[in-house]
Amino acid sequence: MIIKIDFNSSEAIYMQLRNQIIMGVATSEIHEGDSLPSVRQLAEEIGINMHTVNKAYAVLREEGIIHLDRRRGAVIAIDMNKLQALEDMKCQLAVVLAKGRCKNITKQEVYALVDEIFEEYC
Amino acid sequence: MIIKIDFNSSEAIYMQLRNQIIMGVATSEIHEGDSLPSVRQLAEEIGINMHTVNKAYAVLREEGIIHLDRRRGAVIAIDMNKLQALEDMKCQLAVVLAKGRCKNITKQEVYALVDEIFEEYC
DNA sequence: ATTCGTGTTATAATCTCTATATAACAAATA
DNA sequence: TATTTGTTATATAGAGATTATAACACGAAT
Repeated sequence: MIIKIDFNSSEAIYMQLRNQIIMGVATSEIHEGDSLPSVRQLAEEIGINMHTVNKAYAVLREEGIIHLDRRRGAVIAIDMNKLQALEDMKCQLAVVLAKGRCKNITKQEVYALVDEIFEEYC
Repeated sequence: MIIKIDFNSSEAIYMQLRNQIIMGVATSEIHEGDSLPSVRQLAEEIGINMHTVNKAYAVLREEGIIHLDRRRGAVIAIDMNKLQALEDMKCQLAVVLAKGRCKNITKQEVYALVDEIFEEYC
């Protein structure tokens, strides 16, 4: 899995990393049970500090996406709290869709975007 | 329109303000052509600094939601670049849906959330 | 037993972002 | 003229982000 960081982005590096790992899981590039590189290894690979990777992993653990094991490192292990996940998603969707609504984006157009995105989930 | 700021949130005040104004436009609480309170007035009302409101307004202008007029203050005026808006939305949706996918949220469940949100747009 | 690789924690320095506080300016309005 | 717009400029304080070292505890491998 290839991680690509935009150092000119206003988005924090650890959040870019978190997002790409989540998208990697969603698109089946990484699977449950797979180990992520160690914090030191990934930091070296990307060319950033170990603590930045550590923070990304901490967020992912907090969100129930990975499990940190001293033996195996960071392992993809989905902790399922679907109700919570749905609630979180609704709050985030509300803001994203509201902006679209201001630009006259219709429900059908949103559906189309959702379809496009879901088609990339093999 | 009632603005509610959570001072304990990790989300910046100016972004909370921006989000609520966008949601106000989306739900037709505010309409195109309406004037928002002046930066000083709204700052006073909420109990925050003038510059914080100014930053929220600057973001909204940058996003093509309001037009800043020296005579009338901040006026809701949608600058339509729908292609850009669709592209922006797809990027944001991709991250939100990816996390949901990790939690096994189906496309049908996303549709349902979208429907719920759109029903609040009278 | 020693060595090595895990995550974890601590401390500190630096930088950017956030938010506040004053203050002033130019343009439009009353 | 006096007031109200947005706008800009500084300065300060605090929080967050990133980097840099360093050390610790645990498990695995030699």
